[in-house]
Amino acid sequence: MGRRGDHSIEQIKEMALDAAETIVREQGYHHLSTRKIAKAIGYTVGTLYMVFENLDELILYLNGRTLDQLYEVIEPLVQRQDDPKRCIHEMTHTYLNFALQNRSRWNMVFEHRLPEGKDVPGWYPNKISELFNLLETPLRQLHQGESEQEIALKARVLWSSVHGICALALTHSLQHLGFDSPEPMIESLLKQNL
Amino acid sequence: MGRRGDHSIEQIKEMALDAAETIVREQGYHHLSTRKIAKAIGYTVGTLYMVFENLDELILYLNGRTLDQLYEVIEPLVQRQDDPKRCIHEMTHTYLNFALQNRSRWNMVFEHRLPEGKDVPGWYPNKISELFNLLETPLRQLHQGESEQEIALKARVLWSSVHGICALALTHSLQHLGFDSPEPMIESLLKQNL
DNA sequence: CTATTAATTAAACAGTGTTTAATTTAATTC
DNA sequence: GAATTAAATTAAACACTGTTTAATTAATAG
Repeated sequence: MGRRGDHSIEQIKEMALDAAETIVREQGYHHLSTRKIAKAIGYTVGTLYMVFENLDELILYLNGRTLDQLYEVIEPLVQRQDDPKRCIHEMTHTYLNFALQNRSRWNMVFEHRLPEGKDVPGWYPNKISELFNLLETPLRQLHQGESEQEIALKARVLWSSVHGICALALTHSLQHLGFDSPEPMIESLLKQNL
Repeated sequence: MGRRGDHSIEQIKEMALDAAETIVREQGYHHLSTRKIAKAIGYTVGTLYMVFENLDELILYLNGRTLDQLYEVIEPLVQRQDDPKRCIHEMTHTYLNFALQNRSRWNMVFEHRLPEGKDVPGWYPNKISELFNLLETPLRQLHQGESEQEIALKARVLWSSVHGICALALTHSLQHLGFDSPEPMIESLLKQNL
């Protein structure tokens, strides 16, 4: 059985994801297309469909990468076990910075939707869960004696709140009366909650 | 100068928005198209472009309607001046219910993005601001003596947090370990903040 | 060296938003 | 009332999109 040895499937997969990442970074989510990706890696769309089920799956993997990168910049902050409040402040600040500096890709993570009916493979919400879990360590220190369920809930509520502030602040929604910057909003949130 | 008297521009505008609303409600945001709208109102795409600048503008008006409807179900709750905490609980609960019962349209409000560079007309963030403002009345009662700036900030932080919880809970992000339901998360948020 | 089999492509399909030129239709002017 | 004029409306085109198909290329197996 003859296969063309230029690149392995794994290689093409990575090349495609790299190319897609660049396109999204430079042109934004809505300018991403299969033909652009294919052209960038020197193949045709057909090859893309050998490696990915469809564009949605490709984007899912790309978003997985973004979540991984976010994890990698936030995870090290958990080590600072001395001051949990400071730790949480740094985590939210890092999250915000990541969102700002990787705006297109971060947007894509939350804008992209699978067609009705299709739902995401298990590893995807797992990545998000792991991100949520990072908040549990400092929160456990802060609310000692509370159940793990309660800690997990608090972590998810806090992350979601920070996310909500970022999401609204970074889009059209809040450019009004000096509330366009998310930082003071997050400060206000943390002051109330910690 | 001769115009065809079947419908006025205003009428066509409304018919188009009605039709679009139905399509989004029944088929979802991503199945909305100019040709479908045109067909539904018995006209051609060209007519649509006489009345709207483009599809983005049409969607913007449609989202404006959705925001108006949300305002109309939340505004009456502000009247209950006796118990601000209860008032806020009811407002968030109503928000959540609205999001659940008008999922496609509510999604569209937050999924739709104008092309880079183009930004929304002033009346749009105004509508969002008015929605935020509804929270200020009960919050003012709750935090007496604080500056108007502080109240406004708190209102925006609270709304954004509730939105973040809704947004993550209603999409692929949290279907995990019993956190798929936003209600207990919002309860937790309010317990901490009020 | 031929047959097989898989990788790759070119082309097609059905859809999209938008623009253009052509065509109706109605009101205005002579 | 008929000819003119201008606006409303359409049909068709353009340049895209994601995806599928059949054809082609290249490498391996016998």
